[in-house]
Amino acid sequence: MSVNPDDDGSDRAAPEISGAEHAVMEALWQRSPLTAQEVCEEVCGPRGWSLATVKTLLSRLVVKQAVETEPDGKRFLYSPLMERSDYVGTESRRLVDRLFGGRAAPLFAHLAQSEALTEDDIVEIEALLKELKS
Amino acid sequence: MSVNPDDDGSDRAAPEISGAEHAVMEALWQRSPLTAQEVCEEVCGPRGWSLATVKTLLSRLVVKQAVETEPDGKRFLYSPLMERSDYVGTESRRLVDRLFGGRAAPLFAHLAQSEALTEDDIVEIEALLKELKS
DNA sequence: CTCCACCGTCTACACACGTAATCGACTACG
DNA sequence: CGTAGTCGATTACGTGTGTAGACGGTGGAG
Repeated sequence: MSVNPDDDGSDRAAPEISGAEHAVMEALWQRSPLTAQEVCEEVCGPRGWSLATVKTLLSRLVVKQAVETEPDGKRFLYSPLMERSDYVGTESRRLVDRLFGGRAAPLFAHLAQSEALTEDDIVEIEALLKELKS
Repeated sequence: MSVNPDDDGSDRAAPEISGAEHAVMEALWQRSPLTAQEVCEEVCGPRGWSLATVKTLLSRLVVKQAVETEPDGKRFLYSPLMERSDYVGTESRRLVDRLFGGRAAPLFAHLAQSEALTEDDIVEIEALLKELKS
């Protein structure tokens, strides 16, 4: 890893992924590598995009070093470079920081109050809590 | 309430508040009504903004109907029109939907794994859980 | 060998955002 | 009564984003 001498060592703080780009990332996180065509098959329908749009988003993501390309004959295969868990992590943290002063409990309280918690959620969380305490 | 005949009745799905605008909203949620000057005193320092910037943000928020103005002599007093809890709610929901398929448990699991949960958080959440089950 | 289909790249363009200077009105001080 | 300061409104401008068409190369069908 880190074979690339261009890498300036600054641990480039997770490139910012925009909303539309995120949809593309999700497709790649689900299955990869994919061609632009295949990504489009995943996301163009739901979002009403054209293939051209997906191509643009993919290039932007390549520039941001969020996905990498691998030549396959005359076309490219795209794979995520960023881990989904990293993305999810920074996004969650950002929200908790901005809205709940960095504390997770108020977020939880809010979800509870707004009835965003299902029975299953509660059971699952209880299990997690038990595990945390061990 | 709802004195305004311009109101078309469509329950305008919570105006989108941008990052910079959010900082202004926080100031107003903390204390209101405030003059532009006062808002600036709250946020200009930390964010390195000029008064002009705050004024722009306030106008935009007024247009978005996220804050309202009340004349006070020659200037305006600004107050939030949107409830903070509503904002927090939609933002949280948006995140949970986008990143965790709408389920709160995975979010919680993620926070737990990434050590974003303090001892206090855990205790608090346990208490909340107990309350939920009653 | 030619030509078409398809690929990635380049270019485009409107709108949102962050950030701020400038302007016209008004008030308060001198 | 004029002038300086202050206020909101208007205008500005670079960048990011959503969305997509146009362009140039090339491999495969005929």
